[in-house]
Amino acid sequence: MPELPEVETVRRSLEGLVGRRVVRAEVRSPVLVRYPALAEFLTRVSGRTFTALDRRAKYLLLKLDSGDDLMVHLKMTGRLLQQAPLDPVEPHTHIILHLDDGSELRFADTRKFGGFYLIGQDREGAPPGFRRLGPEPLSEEFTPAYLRQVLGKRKGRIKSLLLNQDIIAGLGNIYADEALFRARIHPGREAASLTPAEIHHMHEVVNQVILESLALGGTSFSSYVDGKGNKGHNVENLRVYGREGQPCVECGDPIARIVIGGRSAHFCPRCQPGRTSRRRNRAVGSAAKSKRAQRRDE
DNA sequence: AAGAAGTCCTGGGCGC
DNA sequence: TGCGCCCAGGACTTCT
Repeated sequence: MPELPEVETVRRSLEGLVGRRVVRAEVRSPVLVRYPALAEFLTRVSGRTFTALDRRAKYLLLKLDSGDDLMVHLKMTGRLLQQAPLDPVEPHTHIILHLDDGSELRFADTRKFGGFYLIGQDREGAPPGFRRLGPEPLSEEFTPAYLRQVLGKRKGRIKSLLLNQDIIAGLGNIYADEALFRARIHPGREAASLTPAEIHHMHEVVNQVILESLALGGTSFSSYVDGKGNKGHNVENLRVYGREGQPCVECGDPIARIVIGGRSAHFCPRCQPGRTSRRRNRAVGSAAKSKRAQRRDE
């Protein structure tokens, strides 16, 4: 699941694209060209040269000499790879940009959640959330004071708010869980209940988990690889995500998983104690399954 | 306004 | 062995 560190790693691995010209765009799955319409997309991309590679939150911005940005979101399973024509084309390859040095920039995405947007200076056609993105971890705007201000009165659960891109841009499920573990904060806590000290700690560990993952080339949990096909090594660094039932690295108790806001939240019940109201924290397992079965029967 | 829930998508895992 | 259901989750839309 590419989050900020993974997308930044892809960006760095593709910097060789700068100066390359798109000779031809081959779109096998038109739906993945999210904006503009396919014909216009092809016209505006063909013949253009990449001038820089940028990133905003989880969006990759491939800048073109026309002034347009080719915006790519990998979502869950997207991969952007620069490969030689003879390299085997992996399954689920939906878009191929043929470049002037003979190489190909290929976009593959098993679940087709990701996509391309070609955006002009006016930003028309950009996804609605793009304009609302909040500050990123490691940025100057991301400060303890900012977090206090933005979380101070929110009734939502801290886990959900960490995933809200309007509040912090670039965090996803993995790093939200990892940061909460390090801050020793239960994912189901109401944001407004966090003390100033806890928010300060939260700020510090958010930066920490992102920085550590960047140093390791990101987390290759399922399908993520960088632009050269290399996996990241941050999986070994994960303390709670994907470790349900395994012993906590701090206390040895089993890591638990609950659902918050429709997303799994991994945490250590002993190291991250919370006012675990059973009403709010729906356990994953037989109870949830029987509830689903009940819904089906109705 | 804000929070919660539903939606898209499909390979892999699991139960029967 | 094989069928079919469930699950993963980023960010959107819809409902409350």
